[in-house]
Amino acid sequence: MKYNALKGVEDILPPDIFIWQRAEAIAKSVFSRYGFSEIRLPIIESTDLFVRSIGESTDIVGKEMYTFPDKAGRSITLRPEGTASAVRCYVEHGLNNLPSPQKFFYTGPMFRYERPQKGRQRQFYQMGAEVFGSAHPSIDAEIIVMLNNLLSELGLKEVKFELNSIGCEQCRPAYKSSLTDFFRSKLDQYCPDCKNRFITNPLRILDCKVEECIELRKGAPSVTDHLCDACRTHFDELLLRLNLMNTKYTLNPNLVRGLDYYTRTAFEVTSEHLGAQKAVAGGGRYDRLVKEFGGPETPAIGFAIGMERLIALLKDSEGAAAPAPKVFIAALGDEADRQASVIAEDLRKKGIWAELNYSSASLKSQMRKADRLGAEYVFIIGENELKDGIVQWKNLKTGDQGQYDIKTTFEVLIN
RNA sequence: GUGGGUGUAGCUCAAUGGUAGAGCGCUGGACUGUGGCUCCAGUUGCUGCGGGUUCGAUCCCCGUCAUCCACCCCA
Repeated sequence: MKYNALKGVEDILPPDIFIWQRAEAIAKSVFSRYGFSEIRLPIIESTDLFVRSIGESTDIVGKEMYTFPDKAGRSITLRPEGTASAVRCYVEHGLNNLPSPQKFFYTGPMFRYERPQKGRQRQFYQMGAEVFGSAHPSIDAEIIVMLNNLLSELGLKEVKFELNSIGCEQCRPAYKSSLTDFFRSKLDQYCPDCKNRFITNPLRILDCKVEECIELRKGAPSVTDHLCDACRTHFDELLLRLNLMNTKYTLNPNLVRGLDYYTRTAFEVTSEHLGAQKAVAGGGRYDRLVKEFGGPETPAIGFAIGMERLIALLKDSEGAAAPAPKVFIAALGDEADRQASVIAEDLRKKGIWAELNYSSASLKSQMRKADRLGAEYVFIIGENELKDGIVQWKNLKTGDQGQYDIKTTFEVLIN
């Protein structure tokens, strides 16, 4: 019986895994500089947690969740995103009692039951960051600047940082109704999807890709013109700070985020090199969610990076060099082979990556293997060397060759 | 859930209505103990699966599954 990985899930193996590891290491280093601590969150949660936070009307909740009953009949869901769990964790452990703001990051797989396509799979990895307990625009600015720095430290170029404010519970209802008034007059001329959006989430009509809809919605009221004073001030202060820190962004009044919990600041990082799913990271403020989850009134903001999409971009900008052994030990004959194991062990204890052939073979084929592994040095041990208590060494990059006392083999490697 | 493309060797892909080939890779050799370059030899297939048309299907038809891309939606 031959098994395949399930639809939309994939194995990550060398050489790609080296790009992942590098990206994760850089991200962790950046996060820690900004005072973010890692948290590890469960992959399963109560279904209700996601329904309440993400929103009943969203596609994620409506048709994309991996939901199943556990053995006691509780409804369990494989997390489709990380924020809901982070908020649950914050409230459950009373983290509001620690000095505000609290900053966290997390990484791990998310699950959405969707048709796979380029940049979209059913199990995908996100690296997310969340800040709880500050409504101040300086936090918005900081998290955006951090994301920017992270992406540029990773070596990402040609990404676009789009920014918008979608208002709060004060100003959004009024905006929404002036928007629906605008759409209603010509609703019959919009595409079927947009007619649907009119019911479920009229804001989404603003980023429909159909030509006719783009034409029809010209002159539609813009969120940024309908912000209440508090939201306006918040947004202006954010922009001011981004300018002060030389962070580039593009204002996009049509940027709406799909999840119900977002308020005020919304942003998205996109790339033209990704296919149709071009968002590599997205985030925003969610000032109501903590309270909704039974915590104290706690403003919050966060973002998530889609790791597969990020890696795809890193892959075409630069090939990560696969790590290679420092030394390959070629042995000729049984006794030499035993000695090779001993020497390899000795080197490894000193922190040096040493490889062996693990079976008798001609020197030629052992040399070839060393070369293909990318080893820097080959040590050669045959009967002559054993007799004289030495090893032959050869640097495969330079071709230099020499011999060393068998007891001090590592010395050649230290320089 | 909807639409389109593609399924042949480990990988990338050819081929013809008469039961398959190249390049890469891998193994070995050209030097009885020295890699890379070159040359030589060897190596792998139920041509996704099931059915139909046909004397005969890898090729044509139907179904199915897988995969890719796009829509929807999202990271």
